[in-house]
Amino acid sequence: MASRAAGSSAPTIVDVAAQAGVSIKTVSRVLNQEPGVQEKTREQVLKVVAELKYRPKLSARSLAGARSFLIGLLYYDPSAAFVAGVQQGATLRCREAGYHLVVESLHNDAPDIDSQVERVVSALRPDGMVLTPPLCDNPKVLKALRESGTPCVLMSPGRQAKGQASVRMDDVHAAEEVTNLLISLGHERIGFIRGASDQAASGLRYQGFANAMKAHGLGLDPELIQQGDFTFQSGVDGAHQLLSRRVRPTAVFASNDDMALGVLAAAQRLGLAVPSDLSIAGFDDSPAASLVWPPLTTVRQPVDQMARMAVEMLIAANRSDAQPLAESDLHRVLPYELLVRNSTCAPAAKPVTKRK
Amino acid sequence: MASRAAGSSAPTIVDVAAQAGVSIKTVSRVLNQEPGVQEKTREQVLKVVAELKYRPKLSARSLAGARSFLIGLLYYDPSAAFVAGVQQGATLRCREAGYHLVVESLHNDAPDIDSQVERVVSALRPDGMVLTPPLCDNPKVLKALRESGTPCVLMSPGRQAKGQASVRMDDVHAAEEVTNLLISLGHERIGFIRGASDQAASGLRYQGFANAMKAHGLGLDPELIQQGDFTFQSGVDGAHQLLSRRVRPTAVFASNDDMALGVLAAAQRLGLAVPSDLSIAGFDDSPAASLVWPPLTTVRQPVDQMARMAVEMLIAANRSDAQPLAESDLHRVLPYELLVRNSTCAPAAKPVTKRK
DNA sequence: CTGAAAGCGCTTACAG
DNA sequence: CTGAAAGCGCTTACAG
Repeated sequence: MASRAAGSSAPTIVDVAAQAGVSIKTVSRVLNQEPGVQEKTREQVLKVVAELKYRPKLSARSLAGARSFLIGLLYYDPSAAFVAGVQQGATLRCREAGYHLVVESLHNDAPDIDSQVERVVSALRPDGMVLTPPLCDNPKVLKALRESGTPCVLMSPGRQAKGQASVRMDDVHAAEEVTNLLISLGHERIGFIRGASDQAASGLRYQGFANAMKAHGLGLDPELIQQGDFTFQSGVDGAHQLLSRRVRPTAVFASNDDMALGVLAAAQRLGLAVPSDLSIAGFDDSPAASLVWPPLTTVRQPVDQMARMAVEMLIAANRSDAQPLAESDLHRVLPYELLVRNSTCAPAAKPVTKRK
Repeated sequence: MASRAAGSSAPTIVDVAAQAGVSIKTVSRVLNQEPGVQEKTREQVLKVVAELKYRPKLSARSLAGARSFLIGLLYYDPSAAFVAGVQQGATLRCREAGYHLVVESLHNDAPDIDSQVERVVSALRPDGMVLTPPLCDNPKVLKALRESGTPCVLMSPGRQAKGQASVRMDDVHAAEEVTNLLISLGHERIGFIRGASDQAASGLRYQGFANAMKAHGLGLDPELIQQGDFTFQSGVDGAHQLLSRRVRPTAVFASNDDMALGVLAAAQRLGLAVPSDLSIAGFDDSPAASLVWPPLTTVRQPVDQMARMAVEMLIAANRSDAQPLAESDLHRVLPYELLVRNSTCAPAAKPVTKRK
């Protein structure tokens, strides 16, 4: 591996000050966009900065000042796509603001997770932390962060704690819309597969489904509701249950795409044509959702926008003139997107009771 | 958002030294595991460190010393799964060694990508950088990094530059093994879909395919070789070409899973049963590969192990007593894993020429 | 509008 | 085996 650059080391604030004929304090003012610098002086400093390609060193700023210009992202990977999306939004927003994103992958069930968090925080002193599920619902993690005084924004947390900033999408409404779509296509017997019972989104999505069904006077047949756990296999299992009913559903709405793909696989093995014999809808817009035939009707979560918003909130709160946010501004809800693709259509025959 | 913790600030090295009745230099020695500290003194210091929950502040260590304890990860996201895998391996290894991972998502085609890199490096002064494709093959990125003197490890680079550390898997051999598997099942007419022509892996995988075919005296029929670009759609297109041949292949080997999924979708639309009418093999073990029916036979890249190794090399090179690596130790090749699943089987009939 | 001084919390030479 | 001093490169009060 190449050894470290030898020769003249990088320019410091002292070099810039000397070259520009001002004090280092003035250079600091210009760089931090503080008021009270004569326009002419400012320009002169900026010119020298450009000439020397001067870049302030983060460690020095961090040690001397109150900010580290570091935002932390804590995650425990359920879905690669989710993490990648979060990161995309977060790193871009960080760069725009001169911050940097430090990521740490933690195991949600680690017995010493609180000390792991504490360790990271006291070494890095990040200006804020973004937490993703399920870590954002882990009391030990939240406690460790609270004790360290690190500002946090939770992404799609289960419960919305008072005073705790969060960013989410409207799961209930999105699930309602998916259900409405199926109903509008003519489906009446709609199977539903719930997500993992310990995850907040599961309840919310079921709620949306139930709302829409009731609103159309369709009622909730317990026979058509299966408990899943967000895995492909639980989708397969749920589908086998639903499709063995005396009166089969003409559509199945799974609480996420992995389970919807399980339903699709099960239907194909049973020789059912999708969507003509069975419509299928998912949730998440996972990469695989568009890599199967037929591509899945699903809901796209604005994951990168949510992350961008989370970072935005942390940076804003970090400014010296920041005002504490009102409770109503602490919880942001971002718009989702309904993606209608080829896995859903009107039921082949009238949705009457018949056996195949 | 919660305000910063007030009250007594975190303990510093001075507090530990005072409490332990030694100088700060001794505390520093113990913490950095430097030699020349009496065992009794060491224990005493460690005891106080634990009592006070003292954690050295990264910015201070970084400013005073030669190391920043930061490793950078530069990526331009082609595949979420790849990035997630890299990160998993990298963050875990970093944590074990007391380092932290800073990630930056860059656009490979950005005209100012060199200055973006330069900016990140001069602010952070990371002790090393991990580069993933295609950034690891971007001359502007490599040049900026070289000029800054930042040690780099490239993951799966296209060309293996002399003196430039890299980590990869053996694409050629893996593709050979996949092809051998198909041949051993009885396939003779095997279609191949190449990856994007500007990516190094494409050529390597084709090479492996060609090697195996020739080794078995099967030759390379240009009619059975399609150019793809690693996208689902190019897999669909390639499949349509291959399956419209007068004499259809009985198996298709696609250079990655996304294309293999395209082949699967195309086959299903044409009414072909997979694998009995057509065997399909992919490459990458993408999440979707096991979320379809039938699940894909594919190759798992040891992405997280590769990232772990890359970080390992950077950390090792960063030690004060580090020796420059010999050329042969600069390039690591990690073992892959062949995953034989249900998308491949023996051809239904003898692989004779027939029309369906 | 501008600057001289002190200090952030460590590590690096250098002594003993 | 241990320590006193200097210094890393910035920002923070405080003056003028």
